[in-house]
Amino acid sequence: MSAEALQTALAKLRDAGVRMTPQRHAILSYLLKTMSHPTVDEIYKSLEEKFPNMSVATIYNNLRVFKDVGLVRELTYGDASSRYDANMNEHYHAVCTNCGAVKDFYYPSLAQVEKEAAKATGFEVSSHRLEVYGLCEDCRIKQ
Amino acid sequence: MSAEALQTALAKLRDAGVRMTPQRHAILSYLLKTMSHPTVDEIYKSLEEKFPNMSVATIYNNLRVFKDVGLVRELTYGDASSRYDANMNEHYHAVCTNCGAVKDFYYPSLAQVEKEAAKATGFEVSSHRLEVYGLCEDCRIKQ
DNA sequence: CTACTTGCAAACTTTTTGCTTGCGA
DNA sequence: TCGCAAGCAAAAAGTTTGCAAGTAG
Repeated sequence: MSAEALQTALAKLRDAGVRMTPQRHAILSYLLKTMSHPTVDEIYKSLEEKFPNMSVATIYNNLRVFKDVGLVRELTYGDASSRYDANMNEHYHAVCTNCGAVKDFYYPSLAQVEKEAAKATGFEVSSHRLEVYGLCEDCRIKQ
Repeated sequence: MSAEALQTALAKLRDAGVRMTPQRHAILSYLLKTMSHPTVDEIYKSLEEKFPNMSVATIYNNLRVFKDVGLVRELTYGDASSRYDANMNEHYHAVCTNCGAVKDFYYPSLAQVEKEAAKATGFEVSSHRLEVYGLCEDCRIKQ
């Protein structure tokens, strides 16, 4: 499944006229492979063995490219750095308030919320974000 | 209502053993008065007439105090600075993707989501956050 | 009185930018 | 070849910290 997802993603980039490079390929495939919604720093550390000279700017640049093409979503949390999620199916996140881990979960779509919110606020609503916060299994055990 | 809310808040701070200062009072009452979920910079600009020497550090310090005592909530969004919300009733936010404005809306509690998420992820869930994104009325007209 | 607050500036973190060199198509 | 991409370092932007001086209780 991951292999197919990579092919689809590569096709999407090609169609958008985005040039492929080893670094770009590595970042993308790492994102698709992991389920951990890594930060820029985690990506950087994971790939520095293969690309000792790669700079963080390259990672940021590529993440923006992926975001523009619609291959990844940026998750932002107050204190910490952004995390990047290459799972583009509609889903939600459970965020650990202790260690920052992010885990996906699925739930029936909340389209009705968007409608209600639009009515209540006068906004033209186009998307929504739902997250639950708490302790992940690891942190629960350790505490 | 705002006046009572201020009294309640002051009492809460007193009970927590927090000393009152003119700056602290001004920041708190500004937060309770406004509905606009201001950023630190907005608070700073609003109060610089009354407190020409007040530094942003003072605002950050006080916001942390208020947060610790449970008087305000910090809202964080990727690109921009944090916003601070002194409405502690359970409610949700509509965020303008163009100008960053944040408007409250109410919706039946999503307690069920927390349960489902806990079951699906193994997290011990303690809270959730729901936001809708789109264009606010002003930005809709201008575009 | 004295511990908590303020004000100020410097430090820190994360992300962006400018510019030169390199490389994919 | 030609322009996009990478690497690097410096700059932004937001937030935090350390310390001296002031003040609430």
